[in-house]
Amino acid sequence: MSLTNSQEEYLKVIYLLKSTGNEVKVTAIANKMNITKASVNNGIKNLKEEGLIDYKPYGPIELTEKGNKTALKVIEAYDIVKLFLNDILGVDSNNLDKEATNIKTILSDDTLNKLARYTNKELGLNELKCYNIANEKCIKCSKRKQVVKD
Amino acid sequence: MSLTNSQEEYLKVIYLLKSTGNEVKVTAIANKMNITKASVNNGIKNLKEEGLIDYKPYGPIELTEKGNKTALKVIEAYDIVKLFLNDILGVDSNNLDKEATNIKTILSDDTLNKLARYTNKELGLNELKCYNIANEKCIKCSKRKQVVKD
DNA sequence: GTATAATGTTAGAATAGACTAACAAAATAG
DNA sequence: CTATTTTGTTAGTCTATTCTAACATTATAC
Repeated sequence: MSLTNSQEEYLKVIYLLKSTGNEVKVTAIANKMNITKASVNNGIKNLKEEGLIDYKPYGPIELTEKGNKTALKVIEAYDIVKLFLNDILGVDSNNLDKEATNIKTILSDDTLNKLARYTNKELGLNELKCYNIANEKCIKCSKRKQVVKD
Repeated sequence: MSLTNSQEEYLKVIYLLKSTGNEVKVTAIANKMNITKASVNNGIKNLKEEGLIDYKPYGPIELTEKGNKTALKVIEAYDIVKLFLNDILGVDSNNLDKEATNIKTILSDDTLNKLARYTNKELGLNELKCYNIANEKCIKCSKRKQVVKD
């Protein structure tokens, strides 16, 4: 049931590419993730088997409803961790993405929730999980996330 | 140069077993880590090649000076993350060890430092990285770490 | 509308880390 | 001191994920 970091990243990237309005193709995923097309081809096979994505050979890749929900959860988790690392700790931007990406996969739902509450409280945000969408704007107030400089 | 989570865990466990005063043997490591002796045998090979541990076939396993230093750094990193998860977030004890173990491997030295400073400040500790030793006592004041109950 | 370029797929290899099964060595019990 | 138990090792398998190289398909240029 639970996904590997690699699987989560495929979902995340597919969601993000889709949200630009274009068809999601193998090459675009490969470029975004800095891996080869062959790896993507292999990597997305099990996501299809799990019913998270759907595609025909040579065809565009689509998230299923289940895949879409899962992708949103992944992105939300990523954003919670990233918000903490960035806004609370002031983590260097060279490490930020990689660390948030890897940590989000590790955390249980419970810990993630505690981190979200804590971070929001510390930042004086009145909404839980405010910045949970790919575009870095708050889903409630549309305010763009403020980034702390080193 | 940088170690995998698995390698770090071997070092950590070897250090902890050693600190009980006994010789460190394959079976003890296997039991502690809940893996097979065969896996341990395989896993410690590269640590020897890296000059972190030393042993002869059928003999006890010793940390080299380099291995000892590295083990201490690993334990310190683990304790920093665990302290944050436990004392700041109040993470469930079922998740605590596993999450701290995995997160410590991911974090850069810089992020780890920021996390240590932040946690110590929040907890009103005047020392950086107070609980950095295997026995969960502060290296300066010998006070045992206080554990938050859920 | 065919040649070229771009894109997608397959096969096979590598790494890391675990496993089981079988065997070898050492320690212990009597 | 031999028999049994414990401990350690080896060989081979498995999974996940990446890679390269070769090939197949689709799209584009003219």
